[in-house]
Amino acid sequence: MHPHFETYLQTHTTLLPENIQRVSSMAIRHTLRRNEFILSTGEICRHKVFVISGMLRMFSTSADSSEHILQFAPENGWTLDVESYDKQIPSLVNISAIEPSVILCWTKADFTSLLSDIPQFKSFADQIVARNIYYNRQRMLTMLSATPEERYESFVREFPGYLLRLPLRMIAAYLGISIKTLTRIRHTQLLRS
Amino acid sequence: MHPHFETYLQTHTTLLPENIQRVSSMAIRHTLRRNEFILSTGEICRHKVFVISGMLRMFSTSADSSEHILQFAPENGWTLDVESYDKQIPSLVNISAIEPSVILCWTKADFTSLLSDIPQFKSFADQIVARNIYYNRQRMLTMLSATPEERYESFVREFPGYLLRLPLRMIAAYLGISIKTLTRIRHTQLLRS
DNA sequence: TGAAAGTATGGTCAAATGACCTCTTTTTGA
DNA sequence: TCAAAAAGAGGTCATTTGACCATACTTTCA
Repeated sequence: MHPHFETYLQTHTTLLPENIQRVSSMAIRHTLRRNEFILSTGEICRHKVFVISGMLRMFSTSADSSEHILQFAPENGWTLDVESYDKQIPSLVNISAIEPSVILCWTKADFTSLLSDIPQFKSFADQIVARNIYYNRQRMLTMLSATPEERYESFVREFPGYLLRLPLRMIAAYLGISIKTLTRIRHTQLLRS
Repeated sequence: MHPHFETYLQTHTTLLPENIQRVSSMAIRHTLRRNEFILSTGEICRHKVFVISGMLRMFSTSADSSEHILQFAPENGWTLDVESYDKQIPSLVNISAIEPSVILCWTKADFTSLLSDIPQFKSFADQIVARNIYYNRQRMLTMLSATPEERYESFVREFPGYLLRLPLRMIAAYLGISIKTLTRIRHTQLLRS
């Protein structure tokens, strides 16, 4: 049904082929243009989303129209506003495509039944949630303790490929610094090397 | 066994009395002095911890010996280094008592068996995890988008009682600002009022 | 109870940061 | 393909922030 996703499940889980088929068969495929939104502030998040190709971002916009990025979701990543999805309340964030992307969507009803019917799939989902918790705690610690330059360096170390894919202003919006500061950091690093 | 905790479970869950007893009976009670550690960097986190009274904090210490606070755990709160606990690997953080405190501890083996034997307890635990995820996402958004003054104000709004219980330097260590900046903010707010 | 540790505040100064601006280059999409 | 939009870089300046210091006050605990 969705061969890329089925391969992903084969390599990342020990699900039986029939269960892989079942999960895959309930997904709806969408193609997104650059800058296309799949969730806007005020809407309710109704799907779990898997990224087959491309890149999405979750972000919020301040009163002064500056953007703040909570998450990048590249190929083989998952994304959703979990609070809006869980409680079915209006979302405070946006999710949109940075690159032309292909995604799979499951409705909450479908995904919930998959989780309860397939315990191994549930535990795989729990693993992904756990990884997110670990990652976000580390990110918070970095925000608390590291300088903008250290944050940038750790970002580059952690996501080497993103540097070529993302506009710098989005990296700045993820690190919580101004584009000016990021430019300065990169400038001084160039001089040093 | 631990009446305060049993009351907590009665009011926050729909567990049967026999299950409340079972959960409670597996807890080990500890009394902590001010500044006493229950987890230090490099140790493995072996317990889930419920705070009966007092206040704990989870924090890390930088090379320059400055502290950065990830979480406050007041009475009726839970705390542990979830990554160290899940994987049984050395922790990167410390957990210690800010005030003289009384806590309950469950070993991982005991807690795991409670979760798998009592589905309602598992779903209660999931709720607490979910609340933490929501809260931490909001905190990250605040770190990205708000000024130190706005962060302080939202902290006071969110945890009005903490202002009287916590030294200001810990509030600064939680907000990611210097104590000097926090003092300045408070000073200008005094002048305004 | 009294010495020691911890805490809050404020002065001063240097450094870091962001806002606003322009200019050039690159990318996008009709 | 080409006009329009977006992106990156950098200059300037005002503001914010932190480091370091000293002082006064409070809390702790032996």
